Amino acid sequence: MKLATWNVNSIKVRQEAALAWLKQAAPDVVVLQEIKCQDDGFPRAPFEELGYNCAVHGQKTYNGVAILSKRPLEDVTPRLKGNDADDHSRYIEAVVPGTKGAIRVASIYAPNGNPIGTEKFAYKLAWLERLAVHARDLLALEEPIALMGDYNVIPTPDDVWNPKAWLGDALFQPESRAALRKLENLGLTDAFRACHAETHQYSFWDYQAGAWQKDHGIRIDHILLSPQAADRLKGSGIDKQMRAGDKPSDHVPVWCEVDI
DNA sequence: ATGCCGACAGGATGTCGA
Repeated sequence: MKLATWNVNSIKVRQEAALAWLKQAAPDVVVLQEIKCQDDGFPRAPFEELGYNCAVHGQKTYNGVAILSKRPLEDVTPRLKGNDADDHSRYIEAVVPGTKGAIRVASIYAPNGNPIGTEKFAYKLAWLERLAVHARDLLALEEPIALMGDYNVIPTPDDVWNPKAWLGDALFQPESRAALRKLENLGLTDAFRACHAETHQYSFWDYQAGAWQKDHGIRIDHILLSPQAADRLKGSGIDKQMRAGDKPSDHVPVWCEVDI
């Protein structure tokens, strides 16, 4: 089963690029972030015509996540538990049956958190802690699980073009990196890193300052697998060429193949 | 240098992203 994650930065603007990519890459499941539309504004029809079921947890203007799957979507659960007052649409989870069992997948859009030292940064850390609490509960099920999305965290200095340029940024703060590391220490595996030893492989390039042309990128979109999913990991990659297409998102798809 | 670019809402330009 091929799984993928992609922060599309508006599904309305990215609709044609997304459809073209789905035809070419043909993932069984893709989780989307920053769809930037409400549930009833998601352009379901063209994706359903390609054979994808759609589970959408949208929001006007900001955020918004979705799961598209060629297989049935079961037990669809929007929202991340732990704070009922949090009205940002940043999490949706579902179970996808495969040919050798099922896998639980989540679309994650963690907060940016900039600038540091503000409520936004505190919200980011609190959100990632809520995710850790939920992940611990999920891991206790001892099932194949893939927590995929835009974590807005650069894991290590090897995942950024120039670490010094990001020292004051919320994405590269020690507390942010520790929050991601905590998830990994719970037993989750970074699928891309598990498959690739080479450093400086990125999933995001800013629109500004010619970042793409200069390869000034960062790796912040991650697929975290439970042990039962990591045992079945067959490969992973980053569809970097999507950043060079027409009207690109600033993020590109990250994928993995699991034998499920 | 806190802008460079892009999306959004709304109807000018401020907010947000990373």
